[in-house]
Amino acid sequence: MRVGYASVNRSIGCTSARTFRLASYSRERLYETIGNNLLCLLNTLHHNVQQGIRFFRLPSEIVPFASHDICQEPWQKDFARQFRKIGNYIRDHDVRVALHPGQYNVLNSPWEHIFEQSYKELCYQAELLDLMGLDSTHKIQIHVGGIYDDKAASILRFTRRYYLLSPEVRRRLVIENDDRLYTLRDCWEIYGAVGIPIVFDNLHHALNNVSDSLLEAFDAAYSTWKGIDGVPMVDYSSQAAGKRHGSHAETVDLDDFAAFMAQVRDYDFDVMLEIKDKEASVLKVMNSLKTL
DNA sequence: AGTTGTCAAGCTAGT
DNA sequence: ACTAGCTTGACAACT
Repeated sequence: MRVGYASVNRSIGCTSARTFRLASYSRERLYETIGNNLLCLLNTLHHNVQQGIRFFRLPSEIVPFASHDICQEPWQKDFARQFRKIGNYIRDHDVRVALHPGQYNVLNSPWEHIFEQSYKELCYQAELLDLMGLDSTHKIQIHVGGIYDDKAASILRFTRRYYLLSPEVRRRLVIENDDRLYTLRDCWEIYGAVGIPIVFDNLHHALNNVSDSLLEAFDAAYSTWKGIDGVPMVDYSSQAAGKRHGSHAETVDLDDFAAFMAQVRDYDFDVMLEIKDKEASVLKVMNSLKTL
C-alpha cells in the first residue's frame, strides 16, 4: 500500500504549483514557470522517495494556462526531455502519481462551452502523464459535477459526455463521491453505464450517503478497478475538529485512521491523504502502519 | 518584510 | 441578488 499527499510539499522550500496572473502572460513568463515547476517536481519526488513516499498528486498548475485559449506555445515539444526524465524517475522508483482538476471542471454542465473547456483541461492533464510516458494506472480524478435540479438527467448527461472523450483521457479518468451531491451509490450507477472506476472518499461518504455502511460503499468502489487501472485509489481525510463539515483536519488523527484501516484491512489499495500538513501526516501514517 | 484582496474558471446552498 | 466554500495555494499590490 502506498500512502500519498496532494500537490505541495511543506518542507523542501519549493513548489511545482507556481503560476502567475493571466494579465502578465507571456511566453517568457510561461517557460520560466514551467522550467521551475518541473525542477521542483523532480526535487519533490526525490524527497518523497527518500522518505519512502511513493504516491503523489501532481498540481494542475505545472503548466499554467495550458488549457486556456491564450496559450499557443509548443510547450509539449520544448519541455519533452524534462517530462521524459520525470516519467523515468517515477517508473524507476515505482511511484504512482495522480491529478485532480479543480472545481471548474464540470463535464456534465448543460452549457456546451463549459464541457468543452473542461475537456480541454482533461486533455492537458492526460498529456502531462503521456509526456512522462506513464501507463494507465496513473489517474485523473474528478467529481461528477452539478445537479441542475435533475440528478437523473445530469447523470445521463455525464455518461453521454464520457463517450465524447478521447481514449487518452478515458483510460485515465476516474470519479469520486463528493460531500454534497453525488454519493458513492450515484457513482456506482455511472460505473454501471460506462465502466469508469470510482475513488472512495471516506469523509465525503460520511457526510453524504443514503444508507450504505462504509464497508459496503468501499467494497463497491473497490470492485470498479480493473487490472489495467492499478490497485484502487482511496482518498482519506479526517474532519477538522470544530470546523464546518467537510473541512480537512490540520494533521491526521491516527486513532481514526486505525479505525478506518481495521474495517478495510483485507483490501490492497493506495491511499491519498487530504490533510493540511501534507507529508508530515503521510510519515505519521506510514509509521503507524508498521504496528497495525 | 509582511499583509491582504484577488485570481481563469462553475455550482450549490444559505443569507 | 449576493456570497462562501470547494481538492486548494499563490500572486501582486499595498503597507
